[in-house]
Amino acid sequence: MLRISKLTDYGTVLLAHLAASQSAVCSATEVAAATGIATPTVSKLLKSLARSGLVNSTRGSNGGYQLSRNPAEISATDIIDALEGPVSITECSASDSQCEHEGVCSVSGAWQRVNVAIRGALDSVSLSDLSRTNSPTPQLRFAGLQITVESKIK
Amino acid sequence: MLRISKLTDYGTVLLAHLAASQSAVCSATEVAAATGIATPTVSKLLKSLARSGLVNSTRGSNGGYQLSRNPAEISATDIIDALEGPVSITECSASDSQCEHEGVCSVSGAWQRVNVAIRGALDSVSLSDLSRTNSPTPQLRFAGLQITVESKIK
DNA sequence: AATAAATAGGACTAAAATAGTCCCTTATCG
DNA sequence: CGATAAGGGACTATTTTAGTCCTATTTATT
Repeated sequence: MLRISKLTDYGTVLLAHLAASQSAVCSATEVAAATGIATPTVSKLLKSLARSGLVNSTRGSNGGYQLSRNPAEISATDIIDALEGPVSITECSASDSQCEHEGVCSVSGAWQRVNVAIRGALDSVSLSDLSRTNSPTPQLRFAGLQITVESKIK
Repeated sequence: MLRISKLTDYGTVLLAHLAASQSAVCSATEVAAATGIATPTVSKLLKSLARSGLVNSTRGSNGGYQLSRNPAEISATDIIDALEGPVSITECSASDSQCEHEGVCSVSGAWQRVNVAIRGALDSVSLSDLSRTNSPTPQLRFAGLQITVESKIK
């Protein structure tokens, strides 16, 4: 658990494909064929990625999508934010939340800190890291602890 | 997004209450009254926490629940694992998953690394950190980046 | 021994989030 | 003008999450 949604996962695959296509314009149909994800789904995701500015779109015949910036400048946070809204580990860590328990709640502070820690981890991973199959394992230090980082996708 | 479930959130509040009760046995009813969470929900959560070994239960009259170990030795990962199963950021980073795209998938490796990074962040936060309202903000270093950590709960 | 206070386990329902499809509109190229 | 694409949104189905409730079992107390 504590998982990104399937669609976000797909989205990353789509972006990785666009990154690999070296700024050539790709249509949704093309991307669908290349990635094996159903066309309507790809279409939906690319529209949504376009709205949030991660990809640029060209309409009309010969149109399609391309990354709006360098893969190294697109972070995992950007992708998650674009497809599922801002990362926040609990309901009340979202900015618009109104928590009924806020008065009584003794644990809010720390979850917030955890949340930012996770954002930090996600910020430091870029689309180019995500696409590169054998990138070096990043090192994580949290509260003095030394952790080695690894990971797998659907 | 990228959020723990409400129930896990509640579970943390329950555990924090038990931690504050200094090893006294607390009944579900008592905990519900103290935390303001509905009794059936509290009951369900405590049962589940007992099954996963984070709390010990005593049946019969005067029975109830207490932490099975020191709050400093219960990590955020333990809590999440207990209430929503192992942390894994994507479906295929779960051990039992069989991903149809595995052959084609170019991004699996990095998500795995991100996943472990997040686990690391969660591992290093204990129940005592979560209960302490004003604990010092932990420092996170990830891939050379310096991050300050903050957070809020429902 | 009877009673009351608890947990154990699971069935069940309701609500919400997610995933996925489809249709119609708009823009652009040839 | 026709074909090809994206834009936008409605809609449905599925799955997950949240929450309640019932029955059985265990144990202390009187």
